[in-house]
Amino acid sequence: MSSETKTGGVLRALLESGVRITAQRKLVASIMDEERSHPDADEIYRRARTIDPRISLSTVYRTLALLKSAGLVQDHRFDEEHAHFEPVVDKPGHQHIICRGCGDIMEFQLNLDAAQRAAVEDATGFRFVSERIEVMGVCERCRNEDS
Amino acid sequence: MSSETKTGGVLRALLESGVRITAQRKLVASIMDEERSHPDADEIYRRARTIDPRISLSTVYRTLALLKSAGLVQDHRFDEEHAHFEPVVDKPGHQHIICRGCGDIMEFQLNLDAAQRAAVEDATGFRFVSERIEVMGVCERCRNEDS
DNA sequence: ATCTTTGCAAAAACTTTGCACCCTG
DNA sequence: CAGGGTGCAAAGTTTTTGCAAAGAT
Repeated sequence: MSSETKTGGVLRALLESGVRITAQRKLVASIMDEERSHPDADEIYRRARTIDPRISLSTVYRTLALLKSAGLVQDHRFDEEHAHFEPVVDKPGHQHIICRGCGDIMEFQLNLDAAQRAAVEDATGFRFVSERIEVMGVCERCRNEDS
Repeated sequence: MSSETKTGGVLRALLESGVRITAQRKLVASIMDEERSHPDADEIYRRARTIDPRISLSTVYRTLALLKSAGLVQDHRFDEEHAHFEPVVDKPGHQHIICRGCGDIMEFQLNLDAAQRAAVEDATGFRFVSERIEVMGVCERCRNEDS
């Protein structure tokens, strides 16, 4: 079910998780549910403030940590100095492509195939657990704008 | 020669690059040349101090930035809060696998194949530029130790 | 009522910067 | 000797933590 619903369930899962429910936690969870972009903590904080101007950045961080340990959100560093957050997507092979021009992030699905996994295991002696593929690219808009 | 020498050329390339040569820059470059691990700035700093106890952490950062902009070293965040550095390896498809148990990092070579690149372009509308593949795994030692 | 969560401010971790002095070229 | 590089300390970023007040169950 809900095969095209991206998630929409961070808030619902939070409510069902048994943790104490507060307005701030519901707010952060609902922001994550609306997310199509991959906001960083400060962006989530700014969005939250438009609804509850008294929420603090610490609470945003604490709630994101809570949601993360509950497996409801993930963070990514994208080789930058700060983290970006997104709701956990149940689809396997959920990867990211980042535009070199404008930094826009888009998602796509891809996994290494069995032969590639085996090659990694053979080459390293490690057991393969999971992969994260981060692609650098150029989005259509940037392709048309510069050069 | 040096088919297993990873790079060895950071210092040499630095000397040939035309920038001002200082003892500190040579030291940091030579540390990067000896690297088999993927040290963070503090680890590089600590190694440098064993040779020149008066070198400063700022200089290590400044030199790493210099080497990076010269294309001689790369940094990676590995989804942690701080950067790890390594000499640039000219081999394409130079990727990393990180042990879930001990954090050990190993390298392997892999690129997405043409069909996978095309699939990414089709799905996103972005032009493919490059990929970074980060694999989570379990190294042999950790596999034997726990569980 | 109790025990957790919040907000604030301070600290911590990592990295960058200002400035006077030093060294390379 | 001139101009850039270094060391030190201070400031900047991003994230975490201590504590008293506020809130949830």
